[in-house]
Amino acid sequence: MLSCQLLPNFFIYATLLRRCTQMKDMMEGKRVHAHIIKSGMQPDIYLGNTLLNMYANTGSVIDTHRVFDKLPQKDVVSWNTMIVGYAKHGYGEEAFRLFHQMQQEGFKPDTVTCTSILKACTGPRALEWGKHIHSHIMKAGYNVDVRIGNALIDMYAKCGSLEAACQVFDVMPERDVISWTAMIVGLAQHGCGEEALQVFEQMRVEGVEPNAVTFVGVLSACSHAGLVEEAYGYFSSMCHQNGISPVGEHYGCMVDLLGRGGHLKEAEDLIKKMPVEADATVWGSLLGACRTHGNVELAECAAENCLQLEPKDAAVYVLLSHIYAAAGMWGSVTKVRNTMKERGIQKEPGRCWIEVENKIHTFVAEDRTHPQTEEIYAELDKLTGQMKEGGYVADTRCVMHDVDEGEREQAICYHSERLAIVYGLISTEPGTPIHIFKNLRVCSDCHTATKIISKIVRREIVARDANRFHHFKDGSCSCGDYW
DNA sequence: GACCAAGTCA
Repeated sequence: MLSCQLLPNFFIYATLLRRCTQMKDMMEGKRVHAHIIKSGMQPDIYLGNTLLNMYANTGSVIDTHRVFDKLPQKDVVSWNTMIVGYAKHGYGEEAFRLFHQMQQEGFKPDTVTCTSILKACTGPRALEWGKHIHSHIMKAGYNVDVRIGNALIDMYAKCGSLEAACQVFDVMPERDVISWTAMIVGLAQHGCGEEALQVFEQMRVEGVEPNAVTFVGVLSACSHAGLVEEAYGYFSSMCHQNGISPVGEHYGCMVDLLGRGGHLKEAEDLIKKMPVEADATVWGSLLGACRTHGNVELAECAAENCLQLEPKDAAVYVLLSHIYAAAGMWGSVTKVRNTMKERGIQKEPGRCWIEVENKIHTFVAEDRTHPQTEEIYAELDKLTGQMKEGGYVADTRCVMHDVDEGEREQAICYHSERLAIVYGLISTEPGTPIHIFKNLRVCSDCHTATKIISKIVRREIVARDANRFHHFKDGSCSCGDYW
C-alpha cells in the first residue's frame, strides 16, 4: 500500500495505523509513523490521535507519552487515549494523575474518560478511587449511560464490593447483555455461584439473549459452586438453544469444573475430544486440578503440554514442583527448580498487602521488615496456639523445602497472608472487617487457617487473591473451599 | 475518519 506512487492521504494512514492493535504490530506502526514524518504532512487532530492510539496499543508508555507531548493540538480524545494506555499497562496511579491534569488544563472528562478511568481502578487504593469516580459520574449525570453502568459493575465487583456492584445493576435504567454478564461474572468471582445462576435465569426471563462470554461466566459460576451436572446442562443449552458453538474458553471452563470436582479422567478425555486445539489455559486448569487431587502422573502430562505452548510460564514450574513436594518427590522438585534456573525463569514472590489508615503495608513470607514486627509475630504465635487448641493441624504439602516437619510448619505459619491479617487485627477496631490482597493464589493451608482465625477473632476477613475473592466468616469461606 | 464496557487456568 505504501509503495504506491500516489501520496497516501490521512485516511489511508489512519487505516494502516488502526490495523496495529498489538505489541507485535509495533514495527509496522512505526514504519507508518516514519512515512508520515517523511511526507512532511502535519497530521490533523484525528490522525494525531490515531497515531497516539497505535503507540498506546503496541508500544511502551514512554513512547506513547513522547507522541502525546508532541501533538500539535490535543482534545479530550487524546487525553482519553493516554488514560486507556496507562490503565492497560497497569499504571493506575499515572492514569489518575492524567485524569486530574486534564481537568486542570480545562478539558472536561466525558463518558469515555469515565469508563476508561474505571479500568485503572486496581490495587489497594482501587475502591477509594472507584468511589471517587462514581461520585464524579453522578454529578455529571453520566450514570444513565449503559456503558458507564457496566464499567461500574465491573469495577465494584473487582474491587471487592459486591454489594455496590449489585446496587448499580439494580438501579440501571437500561441493561444490555454486557450488564448481565458483568453481574454474573462478578457474583461468580465472589463465590456466589448459585446467585450468579439465578441472575442468568432472570436474564432469560427478561428476554436478553446471552452470548458466548455470558456462558463463560455461567460455566465459571458452576465451576466455583461445584455444580457439575448443571454445567453440562448449560453447555448443551448453549449449543442447542442459543446456537453458540463452544470455543476453547468454554471447554476450558468445563475441564476446570471437572478437574476441581476430582473427575480428572473425564477432564482429560474432554481435552482429547475438543474440536479446537487445547491452549495453555486448558492444560493449566488440569494441572491445577492435579495439585488439588494429588495426581503426579497426569500433572506431568499437563505440565509438558503447558510448557510446549508457553515455555516461559513460571506458574507451571511452580505448580509442578508443589505437586512433587506434596508427594515427597524431592529429587524431582530439585530437577524442576534447576530447569527454571537454566531457562532463566523466575517465580513471582508471594506478597500480601493491607491498608490501614490510608497507608499500604506489604508483607512477604517470614517478613521481618515491618516496624511492628515483634508485636505482629507475638500476636501470630498466640493466635496459632489458639488455632491448634481448636484442632488446627498445619498442612505442609505446599512447602517446597526438603526439611523436617517442624521447619516446614514454621515456614507456613509465617506466610504473608497471616502477617497481613494479624497486622490488621492489632491495628483496627475489634469487630471491623479486614481486607487483604494477595498477588498470587492463597495457599490451601492459609485458607484453612483464615477460616479458623475468622471464628476465633469474630471478624469478617475479605481476601482478594490473584483471581477471586474469599469472604471468611464464622469459620467458613464464601468459596465453599472450591477455588 | 480517532478514544470507552463483560470472560476460563495459574
